[in-house]
Amino acid sequence: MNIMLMGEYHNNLDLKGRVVIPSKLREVLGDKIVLTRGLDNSLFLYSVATWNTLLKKFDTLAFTEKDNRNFVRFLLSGAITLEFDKQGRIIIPTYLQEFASLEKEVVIIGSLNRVEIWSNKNWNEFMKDNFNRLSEISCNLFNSN
Amino acid sequence: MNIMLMGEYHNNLDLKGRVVIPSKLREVLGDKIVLTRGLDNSLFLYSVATWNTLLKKFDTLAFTEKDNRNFVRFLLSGAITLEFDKQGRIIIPTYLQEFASLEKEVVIIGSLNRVEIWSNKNWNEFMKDNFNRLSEISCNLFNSN
DNA sequence: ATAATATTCACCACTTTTCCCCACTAAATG
DNA sequence: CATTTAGTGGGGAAAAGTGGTGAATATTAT
Repeated sequence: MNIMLMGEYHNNLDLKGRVVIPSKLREVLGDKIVLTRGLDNSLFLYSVATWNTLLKKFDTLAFTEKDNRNFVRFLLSGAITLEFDKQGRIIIPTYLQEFASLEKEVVIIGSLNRVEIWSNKNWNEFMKDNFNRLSEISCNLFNSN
Repeated sequence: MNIMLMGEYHNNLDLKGRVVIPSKLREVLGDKIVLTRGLDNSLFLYSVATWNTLLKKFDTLAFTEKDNRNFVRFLLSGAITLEFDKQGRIIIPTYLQEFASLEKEVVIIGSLNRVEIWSNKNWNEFMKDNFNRLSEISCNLFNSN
């Protein structure tokens, strides 16, 4: 296990579409990153290294499978490579802001090998909808040793 | 069994979100620790070693599976690695304070391989609600060898 | 093609938060 | 009673985050 992204952060998207990616996540991600449409109405942010290994995996998928083809299309069409500005911010293009319904307050979470960017509203709903079931699952994990 | 955490302690959360973790628990936990959302509205505190063994269990999960994705997201977004300051305190991020409804007085308990942090109110309620039932359970435990 | 307008991006200034340190009090130890 | 250890609180330097300005680039209109 080489990459470990964790934590929940609440930052602001400014009028120019910029957000600070928390420094603790930046340290892990490195300078060059890839932002793309994610699942569950969020945006996914990968280090280039992780992104490249993902690409390799996609390469092995059978393109005759319609689902695979669509999934890869989904992920790649929205993807852009970015760098941080001097203050540790990235600029989120309008089409991705709209995709994730981002408003001023956004939630940035670490999730193993990627960072996810959520609108505050969607994140709260996600937690509300899934909390009970997920705590049950984690209950098993925590207790079985 | 290598880790054995025990005891109940009542400490204060100060205005900066800091709590002292009792020194007896610190000795067992080691320097580097992981704090995360726990069960029953409490927070769980693990040594990195213990945390890593937990992580190994779901590192292999595929992110295309919705359940896996949600679960990893839930667990890791709540987690943060911490170190103690010179006085043996940790800083609890706002979102975790809110999660556990922490107010000034918090209850810190050792529970086998983890430390749990409770709000005083929730802890008292938990004890009140469960005491009778628990005495029955433990009765069985003590007798069966 | 040139001027006018808009967009992008690097940089600067400010505010807020975090973190490290010190000082004090309370409790435990000998 | 003196000395050490644990816990509490706060000040201040440094880092992180926020918002804006203006130059450079691109876009559009004339």
